[in-house]
Amino acid sequence: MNLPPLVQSFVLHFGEMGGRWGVNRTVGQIYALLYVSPEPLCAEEIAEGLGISRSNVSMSLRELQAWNLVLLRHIPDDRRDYYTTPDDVWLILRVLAEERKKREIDPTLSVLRELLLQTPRDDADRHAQARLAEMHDMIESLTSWYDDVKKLETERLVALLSLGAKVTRFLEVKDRITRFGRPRKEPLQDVSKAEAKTEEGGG
Amino acid sequence: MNLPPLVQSFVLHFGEMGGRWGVNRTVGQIYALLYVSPEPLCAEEIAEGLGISRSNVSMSLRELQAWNLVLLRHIPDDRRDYYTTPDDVWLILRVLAEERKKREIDPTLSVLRELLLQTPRDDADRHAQARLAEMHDMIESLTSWYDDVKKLETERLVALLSLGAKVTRFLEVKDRITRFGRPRKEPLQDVSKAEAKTEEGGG
DNA sequence: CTGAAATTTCAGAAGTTTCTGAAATCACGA
DNA sequence: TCGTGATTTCAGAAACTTCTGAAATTTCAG
Repeated sequence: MNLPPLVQSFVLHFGEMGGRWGVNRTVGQIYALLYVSPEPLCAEEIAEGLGISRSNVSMSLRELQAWNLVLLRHIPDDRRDYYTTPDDVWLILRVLAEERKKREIDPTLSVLRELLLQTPRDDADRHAQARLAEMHDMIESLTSWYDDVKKLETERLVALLSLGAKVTRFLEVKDRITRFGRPRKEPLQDVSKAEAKTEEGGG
Repeated sequence: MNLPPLVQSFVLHFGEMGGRWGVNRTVGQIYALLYVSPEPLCAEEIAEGLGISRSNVSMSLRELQAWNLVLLRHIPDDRRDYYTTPDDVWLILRVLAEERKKREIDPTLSVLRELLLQTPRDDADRHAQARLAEMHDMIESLTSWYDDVKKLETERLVALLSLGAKVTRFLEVKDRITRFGRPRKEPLQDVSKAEAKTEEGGG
C-alpha cells in the first residue's frame, strides 16, 4: 500500500469496518480511498494505491456500484473510467440508509406479512403470529417515519436532528391542551391530529 | 429441523438474514426461535428444534448474550439455563440500536477524531482532513440526536415516530417568526422556546 | 477490418468462518 | 468425597468468501 499516512490510516480502518457494515475489506478500502481523494481515480490507480490486484478492484467497484455509492466520471481523451463518491455526506447517508433498508429490513417485512396472512393451525401458531405482528408493527412505524423524513431537504433534516428530543415538548404542550376536551386514554396513533393522552409531569 | 411450519419459516428467514445483520445463521435462527417461543427454552431444546449441535448452540447463545439480546431464566428444581428474549419489541430495538452503534459507529468516530488531531503535512492531507471533518460532523449530529431520543420513554418515542416529518411544520413556523427580528439564515438551534405557536394550519 | 488498451470474467488458491464431536470443566445432590 | 448431568472449550473438518493471474471480452482509434 502506497498512500500518505493519514489517508492510509483512514483506508485501513474502513477496510476493517467493512466486514461489520456488510461489505468486504477491499470494498471498504476502495470506498474510503475514493472518499478522501481530491480527484476521481481510475481502477489502475486504486489497485496501485491499495496494493491489490486489478481484478479485485474491478469486482469491488461493481459491488460499490450495486450499493449506489460511487459515481462514474470521464476525462476528455481518456477512455478509462474514473470513480468518485458523491461529495455531500448527507446524500451519502441517504443512499446508505436506503440500501441498508432494502437489504436488511424490506425482506423481513415481506416475510412477516406473508406469515401473518397464514391461517394459524393451533395455539402455538396463534402465539407466534401475535409475536410476529408486534415485530411487524414496530418495523412499519419505523419505516413509515423513515419514508416521511427522507423526503426532507437536507437543511431541514439537519435542523430536525439538532432539535433532537426537544420535539417532545411539542407533544407535551399538545397533550396538555388536548386533555381539556378529551379526558382519558386514547390510542396513540394519530397524535398529529391532537388526540394524544395521559402523562402529566412534563417540565 | 423439527418445528411447526410457521415458526420454521420465520426461523429460516432470520437465519438467512443473520449474515446481513452482522451475526451468523445459527445466531439468527436461535434468536428467532426464542422470540416466537411462548416459553423460555433450554440449550438442548434449541439444538433439538433447530437440528444443530449442542456446542454450536452454546457458542451462539454466548454471542447473543454479548449482544444483550437474550435473557436468562431459571425454573425451580431444574438446574438448566433457560433462555428467552425481552418481550417488548421496542426494548429489543433499543438494545439493537445501541449494540450496532457500539460496533459500527463508535470505532469510526474515534478514528476520525484521532486523525483530525494530526497535523497535516501537505495539501493532500489538508484536503483529506476536510473530508474526514465532514464525515465526523455528520456522525456527531446523528449520534447526538440518537443519544437524545433514546432517553424518551417508549410511549413518547412512538408518538414522535408517528409524527414523522410533520415536525418540520414546527420548524417552518419558527423560521418565519425568527426572520422578523433577524434578517437571515440562522443556525436553527434553540427552537424549543417557540413552542405553542405551531400547528394551527394542521391538515 | 486490426491491434492496443481497458475492463471483466472465472477457476482455483488462499484465507476465514462456522460447525461438530470429543474432552474438559462446572454445579450440585447424595 | 463422588457421580451425574449440564455446559463450555477446542482442534480440526466442512463450508464459504475473498483474492489472484490468466484468459476472454469490450472499446475505440487508425
